[in-house]
Amino acid sequence: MPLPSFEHHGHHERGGSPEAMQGWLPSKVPKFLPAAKGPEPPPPEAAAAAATMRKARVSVRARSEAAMISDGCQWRKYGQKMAKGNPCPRAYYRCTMAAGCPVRKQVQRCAEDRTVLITTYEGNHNHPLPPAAMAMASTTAAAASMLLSGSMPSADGLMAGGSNFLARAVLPCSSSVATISASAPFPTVTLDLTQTAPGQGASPPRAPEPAQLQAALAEAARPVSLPQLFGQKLYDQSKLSAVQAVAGTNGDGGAQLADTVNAATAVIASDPNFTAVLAAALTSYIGSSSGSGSGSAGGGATAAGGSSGTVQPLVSSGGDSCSRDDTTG
DNA sequence: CGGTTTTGACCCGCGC
DNA sequence: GCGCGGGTCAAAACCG
Repeated sequence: MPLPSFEHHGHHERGGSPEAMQGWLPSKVPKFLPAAKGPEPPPPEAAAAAATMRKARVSVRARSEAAMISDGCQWRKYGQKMAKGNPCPRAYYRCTMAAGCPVRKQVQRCAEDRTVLITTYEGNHNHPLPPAAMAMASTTAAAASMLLSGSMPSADGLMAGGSNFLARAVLPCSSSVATISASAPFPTVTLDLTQTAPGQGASPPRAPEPAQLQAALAEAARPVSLPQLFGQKLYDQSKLSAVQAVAGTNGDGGAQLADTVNAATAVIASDPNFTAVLAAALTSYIGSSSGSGSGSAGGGATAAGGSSGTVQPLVSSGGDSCSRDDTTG
């Protein structure tokens, strides 16, 4: 590989080079300790890819006794900090399944409810996930597409225009609630699976928070263009499925949509661990959609598992079309 | 002996 | 300019 001759970077390399950050997010990926060692640790590609996909973030809230949700991937804790208003510390994990896997995960418990574990995923996996994870992810991919498309009817899809919420979609199953917020520089999908009533009576089967629903309904009246945010460019199968389902909402198409979402929700409710995978899928999905600029075949979505008729946006290693910033001589 | 967790220090953006 | 808060690294400690 073209090893750039370290030309006396000095500490300036660390936080300096403000011009370099103009392209991507400031203080996130391209951060390294002072030039104490490591002249040029990470290749520009990894950084660029990470920066590209960095726009996606998925937060999943589920009840878990364990300190961390096991999604089949290997994670290494690289930090822990105390949240300002939370007695519970926030843990930072990194995917160690692959050498250059930029996926990061934040785990924190709800300040009020210790039983609720908030897991935030960021980035896409550089490597194919386990078959099981793939299957589940693919299943949810459809649901994700629908959420992203935001074309669902007002009854099923609620658009909330809060200060932070750009759009809100509630699954017909009423078991899971997905929120899409765009206030941040990057789209963030939040899945509230804490209210998922397994039907065992552990939690009230009724709506989680009526207040939110009401607010959502109130805002649902105003039309919000969600697709434009993510780039109206969704994945083939997912898009097709979603579009078809939505388009045919009036007719029997609704059934399909409901069915798809139902299945996904069922899976989610069935296994809390799955939430992690779902999050990964969503993250990858959004990241690819938003990251894919003009270009054909942008994006990933490479079939690694071999599922028929399903999309696996989990694996996305492309994105080289983007101009590298390593030049600048 | 290797990998992971723990823990302090550091960096950086932001607000005052 | 300084302080605050969030995020990351990295050396040591720990465990298998």
